[in-house]
Amino acid sequence: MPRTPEQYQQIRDEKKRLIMNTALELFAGNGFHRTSISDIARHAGISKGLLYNYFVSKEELVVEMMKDGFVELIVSLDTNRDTVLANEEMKSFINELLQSIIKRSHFWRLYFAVISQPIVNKTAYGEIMEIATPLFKLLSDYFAKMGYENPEAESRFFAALLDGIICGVNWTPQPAAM
Amino acid sequence: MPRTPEQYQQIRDEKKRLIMNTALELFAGNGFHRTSISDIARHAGISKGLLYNYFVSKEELVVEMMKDGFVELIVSLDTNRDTVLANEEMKSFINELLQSIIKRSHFWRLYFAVISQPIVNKTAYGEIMEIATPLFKLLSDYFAKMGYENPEAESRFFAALLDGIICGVNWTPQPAAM
Amino acid sequence: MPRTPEQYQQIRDEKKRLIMNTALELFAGNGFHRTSISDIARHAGISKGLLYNYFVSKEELVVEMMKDGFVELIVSLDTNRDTVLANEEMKSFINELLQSIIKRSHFWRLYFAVISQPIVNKTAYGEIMEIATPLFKLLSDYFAKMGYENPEAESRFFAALLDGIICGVNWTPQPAAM
Amino acid sequence: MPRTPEQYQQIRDEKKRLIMNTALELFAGNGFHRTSISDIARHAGISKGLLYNYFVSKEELVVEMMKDGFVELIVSLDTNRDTVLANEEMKSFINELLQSIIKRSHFWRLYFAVISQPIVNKTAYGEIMEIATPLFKLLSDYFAKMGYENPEAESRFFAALLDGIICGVNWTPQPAAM
DNA sequence: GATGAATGAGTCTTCATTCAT
DNA sequence: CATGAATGAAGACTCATTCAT
Repeated sequence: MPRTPEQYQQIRDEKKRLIMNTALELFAGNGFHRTSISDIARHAGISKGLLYNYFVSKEELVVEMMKDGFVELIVSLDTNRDTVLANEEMKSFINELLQSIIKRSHFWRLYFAVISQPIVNKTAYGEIMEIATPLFKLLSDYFAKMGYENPEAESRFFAALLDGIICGVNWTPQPAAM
Repeated sequence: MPRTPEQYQQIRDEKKRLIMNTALELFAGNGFHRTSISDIARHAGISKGLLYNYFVSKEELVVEMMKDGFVELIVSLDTNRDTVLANEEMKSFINELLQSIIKRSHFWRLYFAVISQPIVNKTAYGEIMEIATPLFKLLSDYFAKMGYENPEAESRFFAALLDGIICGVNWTPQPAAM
Repeated sequence: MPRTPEQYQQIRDEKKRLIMNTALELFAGNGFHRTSISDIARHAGISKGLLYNYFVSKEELVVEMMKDGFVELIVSLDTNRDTVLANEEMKSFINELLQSIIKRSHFWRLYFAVISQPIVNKTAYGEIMEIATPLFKLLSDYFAKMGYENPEAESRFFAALLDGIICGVNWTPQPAAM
Repeated sequence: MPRTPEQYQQIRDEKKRLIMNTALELFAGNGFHRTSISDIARHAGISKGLLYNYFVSKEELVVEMMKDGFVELIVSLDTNRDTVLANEEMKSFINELLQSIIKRSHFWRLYFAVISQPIVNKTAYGEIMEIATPLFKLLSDYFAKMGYENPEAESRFFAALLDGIICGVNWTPQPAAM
């Protein structure tokens, strides 16, 4: 009498989340290339093989993590799902984004690693961008709607600010991992 | 007729520069971990062995590159070497910094890779920071001198801006390397 | 109403046959080593665990398949079970053999894989040969009985022919599997 | 003072041959899939890494081996390089082929493994066939030229014979490797 | 009987680094 | 100074097999 499909699904879901959380922490802390699959497995308390039962490759793992993170963010952002930011919503949008940046710093560190250095291949990169781009496009659209003379530049300026907030801390020296 | 010691030194210097330039290009384009010593040697038209004649390790190579880049920047920045930025100098400082960011984008990409993800070990990281920190401290000091209420926050804001300018382009999707 | 023991046995037999047929197709098509237990289970529509309920190992599976195939062949060949081929029987023997080669090409492909490349261990190989050898010995004996000067060579010549017929198609290029 | 290019080339040639010979013996004896790169390196007395200095993959290794073997055979066969077999040449052709089969049995065993079971991918298979096919086409052409009613069938018959000679020995049981 | 999550030994492959020449 | 053959440790990934349910 095997487990029911629901039981199996639950096991899978929990284990998948465990792996992703563990990987996120290690990737953010030690860097993608310096974190081996063995490291992740060890920290998650599972075997190497099992990880490949959930993710076909190290690359796919990071892609899943990115997708997952952005989906979660989008859910918390776009309140009325019309993919256009009302003036009113802009406040909560920015607030939410900053909250996310603060609370989910591991995720954002990894995100910047992914887009700064080619750690995944073109296809994987494309998959991630497919999720990330629409999000950031909301910003451009907002500035455009606001009637700024140069919405493109304006949104870049804003992005630069946010961007700088996230990785700007880097300008000041801090202890390196290892 | 054998070469003079000066000639030898010049040859060494040129070769060293060749290696560093080649490495910089490859690191920036393909990422530190995806660029092998063999790649660098091949692109530089030299043998792997010779590279180790100039740099004791891959890590030391990147440290040297960082040091070198910052020294060059500092020379072009701090005109009167008093390590304090006069109000007048601030303009040229920022201008110079932006010029550098534009013209030496490879260098800055690598710099951000180094400080975002732990690609070098603690000691190497420290060596780099020993050079980089004083530079960025100039900014804090300037804002402090300007009498801003919160110089620390102000300089962070400024750094965030610059930082965002450099890597901010990342927010918008772009073709990945490979 | 619980099933009778006979019904259970029948279910077992049918499932066993299903597995063997599936495995045969995959082994012949993709090669023994490139066919995983998972592949077989998936194609047969059962779980990996169940497969091990019927066969103790991948190796034993292939041995069973071979035994099974030869037993079936023998049944159709040696009409009067005297293990000696009458002149009359020789015709039908060869005919039957050729028919088998044509109709059960998967089986023969696997057989040749097994004897050409050591894909199973010594013991398993021995078990297979215990079944296969007597069959081919019938041929030698026949030629001996026929009074050929060199029955050994003669039967080898005959075997070479049959052998060549089976795998001879290989000489001409054909699309590789995958 | 490094070695001259000629010296390096000689080292490479000898080492490459050593690896190929070692690999041929092991592949023929233990099968392609049961022979690991480590096995080959150990038997050749070199490190695993060095093997990859000469062959980009296990697959490419076997492709090279096949190409090499056929080129060697072709050289010894087609005396006047007109790619057509005169009646006179046919004798020496067959003789040479049989000699090769006898003397280079390892090579032929591997060849049959390659064409019987999909051990290399489609591209690699194609590369091998590009070399092998013209050779066997000589036979078909010869039978066609001889005016046989059914040259295609005739050459197949001949091929079957040769084929059977090579792997026909398999019909009689023999000790398996391991 | 039946399931599929879990294991871990084994495989191919990469690459920084060394060293004889 | 210069070369590139050689090493070996480490990493990603596979898969036959086990076992709790």
